[in-house]
Amino acid sequence: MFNERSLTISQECEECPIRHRAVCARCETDELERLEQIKYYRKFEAGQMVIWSGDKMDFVGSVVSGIASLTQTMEDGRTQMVGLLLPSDFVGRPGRATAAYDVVATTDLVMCCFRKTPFEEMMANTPHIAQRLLEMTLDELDAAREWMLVLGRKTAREKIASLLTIIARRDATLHLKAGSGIEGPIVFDLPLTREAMADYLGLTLETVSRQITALRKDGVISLEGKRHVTVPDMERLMEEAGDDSDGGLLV
Amino acid sequence: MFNERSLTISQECEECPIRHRAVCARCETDELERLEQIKYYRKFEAGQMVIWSGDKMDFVGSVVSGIASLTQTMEDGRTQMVGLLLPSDFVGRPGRATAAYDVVATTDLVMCCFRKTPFEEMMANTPHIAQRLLEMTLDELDAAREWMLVLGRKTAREKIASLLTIIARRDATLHLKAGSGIEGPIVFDLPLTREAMADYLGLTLETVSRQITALRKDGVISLEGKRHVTVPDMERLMEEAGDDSDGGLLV
DNA sequence: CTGGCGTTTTGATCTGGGTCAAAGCCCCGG
DNA sequence: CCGGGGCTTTGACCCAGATCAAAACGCCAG
Repeated sequence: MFNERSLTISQECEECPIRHRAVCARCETDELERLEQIKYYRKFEAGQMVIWSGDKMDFVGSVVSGIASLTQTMEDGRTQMVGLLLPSDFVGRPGRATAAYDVVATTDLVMCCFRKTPFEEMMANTPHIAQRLLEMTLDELDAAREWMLVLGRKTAREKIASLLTIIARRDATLHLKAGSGIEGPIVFDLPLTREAMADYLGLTLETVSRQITALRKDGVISLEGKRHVTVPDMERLMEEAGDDSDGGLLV
Repeated sequence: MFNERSLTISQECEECPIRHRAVCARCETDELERLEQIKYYRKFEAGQMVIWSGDKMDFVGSVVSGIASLTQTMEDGRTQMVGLLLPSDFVGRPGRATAAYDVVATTDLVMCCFRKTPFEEMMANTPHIAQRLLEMTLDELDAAREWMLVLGRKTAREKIASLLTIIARRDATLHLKAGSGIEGPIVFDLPLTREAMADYLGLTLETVSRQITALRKDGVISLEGKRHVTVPDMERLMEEAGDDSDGGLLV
């Protein structure tokens, strides 16, 4: 799910937000200009709603910086996160009028948006945009299926280890310019509260807290403050996650 | 996830299997002819493997009749179903060389396949195929996210009711030609063993059995034999599923 | 009709993670 | 420096669903 493609493209996309994975990896300059004309930015503070499930959604876009999450909520308040949107991820569905999920800014967030109608028109005329979007959606589908295994069959400890692994990988993919390898300790900041982690993993926040403590006591990770994580041995963490070996950075 | 689109298209696709949702909803006749040239059929018996995770996968295709399932298995044998492929559903991923999941024929199964390379070439030249595939993939992604809520937050009873609801809906969508409505009792056959249901829902087969018994005792469903299900009141079943009201047949 | 095998049900018991409750920690504003 | 509110941790207890075990139900082959 984090394959060489995302790496390549994030490298192509340093400057212009509309070159983010979403649409532009193969755009010609005239297409880029057309996109420039219909794009605009939106900023959100941590905790703000980007859109409510069921609301009219007249834009699509991609995350420029920060983190957003997609969540579903049942009438009695049980909530499940169903997507974690990191920089370069795409939001919104061409061809659908209303939002299917709540979208929340988990941290301060900047999005690059396109009004839906012009974007759809452009998509109709520019075949590779649909192709690119298809690739991205297939990646997301794979990620979702990976999560179904986590949610359905893993223990609390494995769930936490899985989440840490994913965040570490995404973080690595964003930060490493060249192939700085998987060796040595890995360090990153948790962008999620315990509650958000619980919502992602189908656990309670108490269980999340207990399992993080347990992983710390067992030396799998160490913490500075509540959020700053060091993973001395990534292999070990991935074993704890029950992950199908293979490492997977750039598979 | 079961919207008017799938209904419309299944209506367009009565005769030719390659017109199944996958690729042909908007094909011109010359495109259909080209597709005819590269398609072939494969048949499987119930229980047979279609492909193993990690194997080279040189085709894509769609289910013509029967049911296939996508599953993931951990080293210690825990397995999670991550996709249930009913007639008209698409299998395989353009642009990927190896299968990411085990694909198993859950019942006797007929698939209509295309060798991957010619199909990809055709996709490159025929923009609406990518667009169509994008729509389908987005539908699947929505279904996957719905399942994440089921797996992460629902009780065993709600899980069973959710699965029954989905099967009933899909079955209705396949069978009803016109809008035969949601009124009256709904009858269908369970295409899955208790074990397969358990794998779908992240439960054990014993729990599945117990919960089905409980739903029967409470009059939510009734059974003839082990597999033939009657739902006297669909509304009631959906309440049990904890579903966000709205009915959803044709939403 | 009988035996055997795969599926399903039912029972008894155990336990991982949920629930409820109470501190502890940390940062920010006054 | 103090107080308050949002996170986070920790503890005590409980229960939904897992696990282990055995019986019942088809159903087909002989």
